[in-house]
Amino acid sequence: MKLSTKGQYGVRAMFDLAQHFGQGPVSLKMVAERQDISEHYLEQIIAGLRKAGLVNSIRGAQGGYILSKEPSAITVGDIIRVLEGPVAPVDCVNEELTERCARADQCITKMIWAKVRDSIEQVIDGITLADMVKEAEKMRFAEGNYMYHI
Amino acid sequence: MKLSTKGQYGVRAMFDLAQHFGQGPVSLKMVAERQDISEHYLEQIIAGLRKAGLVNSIRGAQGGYILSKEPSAITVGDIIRVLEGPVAPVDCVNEELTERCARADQCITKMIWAKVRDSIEQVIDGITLADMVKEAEKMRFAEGNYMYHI
DNA sequence: ATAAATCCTACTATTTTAATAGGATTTCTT
DNA sequence: AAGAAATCCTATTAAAATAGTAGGATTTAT
Repeated sequence: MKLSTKGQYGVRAMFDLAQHFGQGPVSLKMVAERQDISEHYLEQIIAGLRKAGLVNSIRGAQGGYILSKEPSAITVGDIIRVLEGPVAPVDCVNEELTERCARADQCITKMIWAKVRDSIEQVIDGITLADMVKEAEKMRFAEGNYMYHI
Repeated sequence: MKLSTKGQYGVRAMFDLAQHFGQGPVSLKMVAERQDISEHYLEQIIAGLRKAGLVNSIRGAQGGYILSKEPSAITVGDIIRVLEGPVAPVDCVNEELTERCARADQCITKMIWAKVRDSIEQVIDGITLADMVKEAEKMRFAEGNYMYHI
């Protein structure tokens, strides 16, 4: 029941882009540094996100990446589906597979995995990059207050 | 975001035992046949469940496995945790790891994975083997009705 | 005695994961 | 025009996890 680093890194990278949305293109080098991720590996990850249309790229010096939509229009689910494939704990509840589970009629467990899938989707489709940025600002504020009072 | 076959098979095997609860020990051979799982592989899986105290075994001819508790006292979550480890999409929300995420203070994504984890747990800890057996009986009834009307 | 079962350790092929390597191309800046 | 800073692209690889297999030792009902 694990998310690979690809999904984790992807969400963190997109979050980073969201935090700098409206400030022009952000280079991978900066993202990789701030998020402590291998730049080369991040390249592959963001390539997927670009092909899926979640980010736009600008080549050449002073180039970089920009979210293709407003942070409020991109959810964590969008990112995870691109990098990890459809959310389905097991294949027989994968809605993209047309062939049915061979033993579907007796597959009572199928209902369970469907419920797990639905609950995961409800969470990740309900959180946008804008939500994350907002939350991070709240945290930073709380931190600042704390420091001040020491 | 996948569950390995170990977890899937384990739940199906336990479900099988639940369906025959009260009828004496059930051999792996029967479970493997009915659930269409390699008997040898199932052996390894059930060994984990036995060591965790979820099933009791009876050796020798006419032996087999019996749930250690009533089906209503065993949840899907119990089974999955034994076979797949703690439910945590990423390590920094794994409550069993005492060491904290190195960049926890800026780890806004941590909150997301925690929410995902919680929603998964709410589902799998809320379903008992007894629920599954009941549901399967309902399905069988519906199926029978359907056949009758053809 | 035999057969049916659990128990146990080790091995292995395949796939996935998580990168690394090495360059080709594009574009801004000077 | 040169150089630097970036994206883009393909291939390779080491390590781990996955999904089993193999082969027997032990226990117990019949």
